[in-house]
Amino acid sequence: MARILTAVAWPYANGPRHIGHVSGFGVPSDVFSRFMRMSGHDVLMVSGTDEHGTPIGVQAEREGLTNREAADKYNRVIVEDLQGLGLSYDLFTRTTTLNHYAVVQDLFSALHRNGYVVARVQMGAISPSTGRTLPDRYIEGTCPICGYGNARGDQCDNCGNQLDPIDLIDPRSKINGETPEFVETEHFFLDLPSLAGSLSAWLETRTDWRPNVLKFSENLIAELKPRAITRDIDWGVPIPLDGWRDQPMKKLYVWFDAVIGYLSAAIEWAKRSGDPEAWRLWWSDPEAQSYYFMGKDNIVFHSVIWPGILLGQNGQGDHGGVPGDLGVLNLPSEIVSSEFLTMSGSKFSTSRGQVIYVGDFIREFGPDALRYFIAVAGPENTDSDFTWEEFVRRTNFELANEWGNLVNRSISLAWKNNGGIPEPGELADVDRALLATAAESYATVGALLERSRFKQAISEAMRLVQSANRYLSETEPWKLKDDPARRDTVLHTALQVVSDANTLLTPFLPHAAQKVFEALGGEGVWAAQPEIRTVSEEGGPDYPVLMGDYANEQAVWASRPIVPGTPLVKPTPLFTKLDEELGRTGPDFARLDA
RNA sequence: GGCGGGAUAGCUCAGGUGGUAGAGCAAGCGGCUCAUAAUCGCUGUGUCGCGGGUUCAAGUCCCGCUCCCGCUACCA
Repeated sequence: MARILTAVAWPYANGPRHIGHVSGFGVPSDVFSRFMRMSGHDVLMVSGTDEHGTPIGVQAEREGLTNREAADKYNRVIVEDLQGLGLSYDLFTRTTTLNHYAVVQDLFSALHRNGYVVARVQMGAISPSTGRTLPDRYIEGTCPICGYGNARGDQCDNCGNQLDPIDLIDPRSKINGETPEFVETEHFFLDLPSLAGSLSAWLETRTDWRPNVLKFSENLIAELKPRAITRDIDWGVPIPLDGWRDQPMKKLYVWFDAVIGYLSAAIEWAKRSGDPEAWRLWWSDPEAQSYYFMGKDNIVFHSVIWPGILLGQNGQGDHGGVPGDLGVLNLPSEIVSSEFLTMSGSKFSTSRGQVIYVGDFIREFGPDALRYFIAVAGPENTDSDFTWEEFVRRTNFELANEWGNLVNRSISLAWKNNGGIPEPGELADVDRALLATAAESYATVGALLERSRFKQAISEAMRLVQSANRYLSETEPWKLKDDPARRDTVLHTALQVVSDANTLLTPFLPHAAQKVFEALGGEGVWAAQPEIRTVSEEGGPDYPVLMGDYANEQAVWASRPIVPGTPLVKPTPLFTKLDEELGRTGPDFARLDA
């Protein structure tokens, strides 16, 4: 048994999340965690909503809300979406908790004490009316190179050159149109160059990482520069230093606080679990493994910057130092990054309405159809495309026909002939062969899941489903009226393999797996689901979190012998088939341009 | 510009450490009828982006080129 931290990227709470988001961090991390739990490992899966920063404020203003109200609103929407998808977080929290603030300040203080945080004056754009930092991407103006009128502050979309916003002609704020002011402002910087040496040395030990992640990270380290970790903004974690703490317009930069969430969420989980020190089992024990799941745009934060922060707080960079109050903390073991999901060939775009929200999707089609699609056709190694036509095909032909119908036909036969799970007689070669295939699948599929090869893993599991369908065609139990002993053996074998296939599919399709488990006469929780619980902190408001009692689920990554005599009832279809018209038109909430 | 990824049957894609190209879908034929008109079997097709090179042998390694995509850090 091993301890495994599943650290899942934190969705940003400035709106509902679309299926591209959950295809990157959500479904893969859950499949992985469920598999690891079933294999007997001690998994801690944490995440939360990322709620600070300028875009929250922009969204809040658009809706006439305060920052806090906007964060509350989208935190809840996202919590409900992820719960609906069945993502089995041990804790899904948020960055606006007192606990998170305390942990972030703790790490900042340790970095500061050890000399990895330095103050510097820089030239930055601020909004004159609010005094807030105006990020480059919220500034537009005329490109000084090509004269294009709508160049962004960081890059000109017309000539492609990278720009400095201060060079723009007639710069203006995209938020409210005012002219940004460029002022000297003092900020803290994370001294990444002084951590580059230890980062390099550490990366050299990551030999099993995907070459592209490793290469990408090594290249970044070669040209690391100090990176700002504070901003002129009133919405964020206060800087825990005298002279800074009380400045209303100085806060820690959102990326810095968000990435610390993996740690703060583990600590919050420990408090809520009743043993406040329990988080150390995943963070302080060098034997514990940590797997970080994210989209490819986030690799740099997890392979370089977050490890840099940890090394600095551990006192393991060029400046040395001593570990912070939390002690020496583990660096990431694995980075599991996904590529991007596109929608009918284009990028998802909220502003152009080219988007499919998770909530809409699962209300209409249920969680497992989406989970299946993402697992089997998601952007695992390369960008992949979502089309309604492909979704309908996968759902109808693969989920409903191959798997759902296998369950249905097997249980139907046994129910009609025996009213329950039949007693097997002597096995024939064909029976043994199928059972052997099923038995071998645990190792095959498991090895793939351990390496986060989800596509291949679910394809292998579905191969067993196909074998079972073939087996029924070959043995034709419906023709064995005159040989009930043989028929019972065949049906028993078929049901056993249905049970095995269901176990193999449980990490991918936990909701359907629970139904199949029950249809085979099982009682109680097979695959546990996350619950929304309302919690609070001393001195703080109530907020919703996702938690779950996963230790009590019965699902185990091993063949579970079915029990002859267990009564069965007439089965109902496992998956509803979709109207093929849907493939051409899309659903009402995401019509293909009609 | 820099870095990275992709380019394989009509379509969607697999093809760690080199050895005469695979799967699913779509199409055709046949079997079966237990099951959500479900299922099972059989039948094709490929200059593996282009041009060189290494090798007995390259989709698989090296060099160059073309096209597509992503990242490029003060975005979250």
